[in-house]
Amino acid sequence: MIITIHMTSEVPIYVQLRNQIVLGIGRGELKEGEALPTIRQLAEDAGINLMTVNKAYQILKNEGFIEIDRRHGAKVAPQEVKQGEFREKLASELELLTAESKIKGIGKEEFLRLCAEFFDRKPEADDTENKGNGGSFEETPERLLREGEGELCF
Amino acid sequence: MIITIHMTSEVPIYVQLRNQIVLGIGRGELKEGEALPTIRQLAEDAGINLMTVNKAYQILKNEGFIEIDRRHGAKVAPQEVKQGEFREKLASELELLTAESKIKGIGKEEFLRLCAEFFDRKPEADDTENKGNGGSFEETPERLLREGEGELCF
Amino acid sequence: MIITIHMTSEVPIYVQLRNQIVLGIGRGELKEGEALPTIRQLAEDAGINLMTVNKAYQILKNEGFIEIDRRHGAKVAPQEVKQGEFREKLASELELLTAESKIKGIGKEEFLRLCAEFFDRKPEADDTENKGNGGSFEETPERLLREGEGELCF
Amino acid sequence: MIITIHMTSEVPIYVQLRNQIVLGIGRGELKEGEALPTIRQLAEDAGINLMTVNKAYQILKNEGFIEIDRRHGAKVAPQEVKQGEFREKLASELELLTAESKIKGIGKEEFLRLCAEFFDRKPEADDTENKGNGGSFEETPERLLREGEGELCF
DNA sequence: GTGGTCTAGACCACC
DNA sequence: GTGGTCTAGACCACG
Repeated sequence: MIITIHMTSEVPIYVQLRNQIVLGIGRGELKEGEALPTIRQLAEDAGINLMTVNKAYQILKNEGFIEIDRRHGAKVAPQEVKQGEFREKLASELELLTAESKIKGIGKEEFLRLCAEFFDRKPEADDTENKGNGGSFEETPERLLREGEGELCF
Repeated sequence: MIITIHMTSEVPIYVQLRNQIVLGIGRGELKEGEALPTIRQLAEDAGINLMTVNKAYQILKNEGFIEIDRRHGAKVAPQEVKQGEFREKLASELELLTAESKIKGIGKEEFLRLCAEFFDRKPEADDTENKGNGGSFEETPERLLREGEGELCF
Repeated sequence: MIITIHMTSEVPIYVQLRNQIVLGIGRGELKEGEALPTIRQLAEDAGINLMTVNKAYQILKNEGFIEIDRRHGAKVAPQEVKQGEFREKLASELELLTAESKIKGIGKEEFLRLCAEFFDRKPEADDTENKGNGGSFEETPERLLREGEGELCF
Repeated sequence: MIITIHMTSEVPIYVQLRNQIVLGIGRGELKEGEALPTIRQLAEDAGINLMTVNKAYQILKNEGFIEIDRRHGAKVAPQEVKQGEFREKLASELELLTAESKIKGIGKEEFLRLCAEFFDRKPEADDTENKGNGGSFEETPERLLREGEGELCF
């Protein structure tokens, strides 16, 4: 999957990292049990601080998205249904988004259609890149590190 | 309407303020053209600094939610349809929320139902509170109702 | 001519007033020697404070755009060439505007074309309104005061 | 580049700051990607408050002139062509300036010539000042040069 | 009276 | 180290 970091964004790097990994899991690019890069690896490739990556991973772990094993590194957690605190967060964020949308003139239908689109979006089968290996991180030795502002492939 | 400020929250006070006012407008509690408290008023009532309130108001102004009149303070802006940058923000936030929901086992139907609920939520005719006066802000001299950690009524 | 005041604008009302009158003179809608409304009249019609109008008029007088006679009120000044401080102001403002334009990718040609357009803009002969009288203010008793946000005709 | 702050001017300090930096970029003294002083640095050197500098930087960021990186401070933004709202502002300001010029007896030719001069003004190769070092900001340890009322070099 | 600006100093989040 | 946030109090511009 591809991770893009905007160094000048006002959203903290560790949050960007966390969000992009969540998106990757949600899109199915990162599958259950699949290994993530090591903290050290990711930090080096993305040119960001080790502590920053660590923070993102810790958050992902606390949120139940990944599991961290000292021996085998981090991997995508099995999708147990720990919806605990998430529902509250989801509700409050949706409340705000719907309020803003109503004020800005975006109707219920359009809003729902937009949501549905995101839900129906299939993980575009990226066979071109991951063809042959199971998508496991360790088995793709050459990782592309694009230049510019921190775009990173793994 | 009621504004609740959590002093210990990690989300900045001016963001909380901004969000609550947006929610108030979205719910219809604050109607188009209705006057908001002056920044001094709100700052004093909420027990927060003038600059903090000012920042929230400036953001709301820049986002097109309110207008600030040098003579009479702030009022809810007419709902022009400046959806410009909002759509991008909406899409990116929805993409993240749907991804998280999918992982957490919240299905499309439930998600859409939740959204629909927020959209259909009628501005509960708040006659209980403002019964008797026209709901005008100026006519309710004692609208301060602080409790605990910054709950505030106006 | 038409004067539009935006009460919620961040530019002070007296500056808006001053600018619009300057524009009117520049466009030829207000001709040399033509009378302006009395301060009291204008303040009442526009629904703004008398002091505000007075301030605008004083500035226009100091800048040499109008003359104020206690007996006959204000009228457009003869266009003597008191370019004194104006050239400095013009230069500094143009310096800033050209800098911003260069950065924003607006080229010299386009910039000059824009300036030329404003210079060539003819005072659209508004015979429909001023037909018959010399454009003098006192002779047009019925002044149109449009509603809304302070649009005003004289 | 040199920044001059007039403490007694009626134009707010943060606006002066913003304008001077825009001028610096426009003149080519501040090049794309070049680092600006940190807000603390600039505040201390100029003898003004941190919040004031911060406000100027935030405005420059919102206008797309600079980017702020949490790690390395502010730098001149790549010149994307976000001309969006700028064209409106430019038109209205030019309309006013041309009107004033016409009244003051400054003709179209002179006005255009003035504009052209500003556009053609080359970034005078400032070797005299930075001779020896690469012009890098970090390499000039003592760049403070305050005089009189806030003239400042960096 | 309103909002706008500025100060001096503090604490925190991020990296 | 950086920028982001907040405070308490002051002064000014505007209307």
